[in-house]
Amino acid sequence: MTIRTRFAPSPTGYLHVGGVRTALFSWLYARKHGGQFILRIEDTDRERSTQASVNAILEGMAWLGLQSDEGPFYQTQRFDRYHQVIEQLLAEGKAYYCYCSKERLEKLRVMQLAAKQKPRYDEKCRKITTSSDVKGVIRFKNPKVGQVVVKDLIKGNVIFNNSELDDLIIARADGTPTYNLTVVVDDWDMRISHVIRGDDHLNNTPRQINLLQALGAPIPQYAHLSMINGDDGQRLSKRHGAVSVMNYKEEGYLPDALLNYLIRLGWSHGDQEIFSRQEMIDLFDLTAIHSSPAAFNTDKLLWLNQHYIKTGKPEEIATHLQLQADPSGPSLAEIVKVQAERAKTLKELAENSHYFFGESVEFDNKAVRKHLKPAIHAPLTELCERLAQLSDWNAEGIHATIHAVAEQYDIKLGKIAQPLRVAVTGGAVSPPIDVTTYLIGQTRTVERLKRALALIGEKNES
RNA sequence: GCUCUAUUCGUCUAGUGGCCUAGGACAUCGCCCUCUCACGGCGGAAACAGGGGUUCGAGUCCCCUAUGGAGUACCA
Repeated sequence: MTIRTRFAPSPTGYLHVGGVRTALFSWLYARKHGGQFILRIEDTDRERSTQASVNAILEGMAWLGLQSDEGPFYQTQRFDRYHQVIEQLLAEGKAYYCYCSKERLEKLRVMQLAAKQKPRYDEKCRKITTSSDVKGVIRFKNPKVGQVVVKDLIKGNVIFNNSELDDLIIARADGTPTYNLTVVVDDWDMRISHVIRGDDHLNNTPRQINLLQALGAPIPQYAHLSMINGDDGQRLSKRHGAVSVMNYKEEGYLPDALLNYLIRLGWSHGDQEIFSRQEMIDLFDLTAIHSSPAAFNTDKLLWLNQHYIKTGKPEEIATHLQLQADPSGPSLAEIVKVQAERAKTLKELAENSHYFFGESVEFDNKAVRKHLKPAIHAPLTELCERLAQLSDWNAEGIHATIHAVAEQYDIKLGKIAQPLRVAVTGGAVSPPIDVTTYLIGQTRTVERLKRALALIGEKNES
């Protein structure tokens, strides 16, 4: 049997991390077994579906590199097929028109709730012989007795009594089909072998199985993933920061880091934390998935992100960097190389690297006050002159020069390195000073040193 | 309310009846390295939700309670 999985989001909002995780697991399962991964947009709710959301989903999937083998399919383009199935159900007496008003249904619901019962349709219209020219919804005749066993690959056997289920609506009064009908038809038509989705759908599964059986369609395998909660254990929402995957891109996360983080949420392979894409594909297994919900922890994501920034090819990482390079300055790859270990995100890396470019630096007052004191004026002047005359501009030469000046004035390395750092970067933090100075370049270094010296001079006079 | 589902350090998890004095990772704390910030190295603190069973033996199996999550729509 060929493995066919699908990711079927409804375009009513952005693609969020929970959705990405189900997409990842489905994608992985198909890849691992040499099967197909299908993308299907469930847009039957025309009121709430938007093109912007469709774009966000497509964009997110592309950014993460979760390519589909088939699709995207749009349910709104398959209405003819759904109507055909609904007609068949009607003709076979497996579905019926219902003319109950929303008011009556609401009243019924309130009464049942008051009687501490589960709200459900009372089948009033089930026996009425109908004519399709009166406007009404169409309901599926759910079996009244027996039980449905959902053989879930993650949760195990989950048993539902048919007496708990009611006759669900498969077509609205305006004739459009509803979710439970469309998924069933699509999963059948698209020959989906494994339905991997969030466990918010677990309760729908027995209804879908009944529908599938009424249609004589095969029952796919099911795997329901637990939900992802926020840091506080509560349901993930806007409160928890980034909700859309594209926010993660903007915040400077690498796709591989996000995916690696997500795969370890509810799934594990012993104590292994780092997984390359190929390892994910090779080692992934539905049976190793945890059935309990997990809390999203940004700190760990940050750690993984830095890991990927540090270990990735600098040239590759540089392509994700949003920083304006200057032809007269170092390459972005060189900057990634020296900054990787002091940045958890690409955004942070870029923000801390402006001093490698441009004509002037922005001085951090606190750093200036602490390190650019009158006493350092003489050594720094000496250093400036020597650096200006350095014929071979490289880190080693710069390093030796700084040491020589420190020795000459009998001061500790830090006493000269920090003032130099503030002079060339504007602040007290940067990669090793020799490397930093090297990358900034001789001309700029000397210019900036002169300006810093002038600054000390002014302070001296005032 | 009802139905379904879950519960190991703060967080993600290992664990499938004796290997558990419960392991790893993130975060946290201390020390080392050091020109800054980091990275890195070493070390510490930190958990089987509670109660009953079953068993020679339970984190692991069963039941109850508590707590969390999901569903209960002419949403998906």
